[in-house]
Amino acid sequence: MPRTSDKRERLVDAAMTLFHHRGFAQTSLSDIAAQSGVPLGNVYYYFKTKDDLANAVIHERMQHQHGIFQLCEQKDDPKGNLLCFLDFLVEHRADIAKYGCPVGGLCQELNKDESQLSDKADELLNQALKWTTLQFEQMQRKDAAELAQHLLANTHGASLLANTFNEPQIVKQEAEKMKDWIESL
Amino acid sequence: MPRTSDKRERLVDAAMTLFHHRGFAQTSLSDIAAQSGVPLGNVYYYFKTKDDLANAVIHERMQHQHGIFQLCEQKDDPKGNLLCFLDFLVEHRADIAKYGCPVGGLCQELNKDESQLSDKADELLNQALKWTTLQFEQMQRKDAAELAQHLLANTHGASLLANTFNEPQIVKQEAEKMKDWIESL
DNA sequence: GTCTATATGTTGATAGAC
DNA sequence: GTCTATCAACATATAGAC
Repeated sequence: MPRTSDKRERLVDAAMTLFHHRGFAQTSLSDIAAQSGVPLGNVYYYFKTKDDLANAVIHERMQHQHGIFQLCEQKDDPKGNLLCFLDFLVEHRADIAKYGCPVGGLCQELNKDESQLSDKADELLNQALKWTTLQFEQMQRKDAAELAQHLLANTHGASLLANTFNEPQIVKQEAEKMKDWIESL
Repeated sequence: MPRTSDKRERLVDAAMTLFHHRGFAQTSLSDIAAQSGVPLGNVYYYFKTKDDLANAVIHERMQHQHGIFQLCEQKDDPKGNLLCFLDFLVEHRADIAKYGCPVGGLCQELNKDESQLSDKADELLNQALKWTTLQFEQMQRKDAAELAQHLLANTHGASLLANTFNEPQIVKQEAEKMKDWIESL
């Protein structure tokens, strides 16, 4: 038997995708086991409960989102960083229209949960809010927190509309609006 | 036995509240039966399936939302109507922060559903989009649809942030921003 | 029309052989 | 570490007495 196995990674990857596409509550451990090629009973060797697996998914999404923000920081120009983030959303508009924003979706659903998962998911949106606020602060804006809140409100609302009406261009149109807004600051 | 009964109405009311607070998938027919004081087995006399009940809830939300928009039309001034709608959101900011936007929540969740419920829920957001577009059209704006989309994106995103961080003032702050924006048009 | 009892399926989770 | 078999709880939905 191998000392290391990629089963845990495969489980988290499958869960991340399925939670995004179908939602947390609507995804069974059986679905995740099948998608990742791990027998159902073996899932519990890696995760004691479904919530445990969800925590791992949220952690992985944190890492993933952190990587996205790092990619947007290459220029050390805060205004350019924000525009780069909006471009990233536009690039992924097809996915957003089809399945919604993975971060917004998790927060929306887990906010209704009474477990500790709710707070963990909140950290995802908080990470985004902090990064966005930092960019505005580096633009010498005293109202950085307010501006960041406005930007995130718009992008997440745009994702909901795009997903609901299945129209990717809504993400693009709203992103363009926010890019003009940022340029005008 | 009474020819008419309020059981059906009580079931829809209870389902509407529970779907909002806990979500559709996380609410069982047993929960709804208990909350409305109707025995579980009797639910199926009024609704053949859970999806049937969900359809009734969506229809009721359509009526409810229609009533809200009518209340905002009292002045026959389109700009005032839009400001009135934003004031309505601010008034309900505590509920939005606690349970999220009932319309946005339903759309978000049912968008991931493969049944016909998804399309029905979309009509809710579409009703809001149409009304908002009409107001901008009456303001002689050629880009009415675009402006309406921007307004709804912002309010729904603000609801998500307020719900996630449990901060009602986010709804208020963003609504004020959009009121200023509308005044400036 | 109303309600109790129950069928039927799926879920998260466990036991224990290998 | 891995996997099969299975449990117990809960879900939607039905049967049938009243």
